[in-house]
Amino acid sequence: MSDIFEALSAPARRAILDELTDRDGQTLFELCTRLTMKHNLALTRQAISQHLDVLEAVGLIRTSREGRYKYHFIDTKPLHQIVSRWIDSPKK
Amino acid sequence: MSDIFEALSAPARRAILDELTDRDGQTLFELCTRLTMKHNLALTRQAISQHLDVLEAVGLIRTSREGRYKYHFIDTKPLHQIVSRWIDSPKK
DNA sequence: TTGACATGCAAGTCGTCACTTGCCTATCAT
DNA sequence: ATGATAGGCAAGTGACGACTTGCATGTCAA
Repeated sequence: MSDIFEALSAPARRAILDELTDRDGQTLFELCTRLTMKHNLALTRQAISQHLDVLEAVGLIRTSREGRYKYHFIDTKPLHQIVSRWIDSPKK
Repeated sequence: MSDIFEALSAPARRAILDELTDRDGQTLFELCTRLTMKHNLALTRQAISQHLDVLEAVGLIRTSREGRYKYHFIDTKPLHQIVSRWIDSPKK
């Protein structure tokens, strides 16, 4: 649950989430080109692939494989209970 | 604004915010002892001091100096617009 | 089946950051 | 003034992580 903070610490991973928010269900190559274009990110395909692995490991991304394509979908569920940890603290 | 994610990536800094949520306005030494006790964190005074500097730099902590004491207060304002970046995306 | 396309695996490099160590400054009590 | 307490500055170490390079696997079209 606290791995989500580590996942969100990398600027490249936040850019990936931005991209998937703008257009969900992209493949790896789509993300590579669009991140280079719109976000001024000059990253290798493998770099982005590793970032996607991290995001998927913490549940921020779901994937579906179809043939040789692998689509990536953002999942914002883990984001909801994150900040509420310090904001609405209903403690004693 | 995106430095907040880097600030929140360190577990020690999240523990500090937890401690200040539990009891606001602590001094450096108070935080040291209580972090060691309740959070099983064995950190040096300087380590915690550096974490406090980071948290203050991104606006998650405000401080007030009185004599030789420096009190630390949590400020949750920067936390509000963080997650909304991907959750309620009112895009095109 | 051959080649192009989309992705995966593994090892290596490099920089950053968390943490420590050592010393210094400032405030208060006696 | 002196000692004790609360905090600050600066340099050094070590490890983790972001990123790259190189090669391998699997899918599709011709």
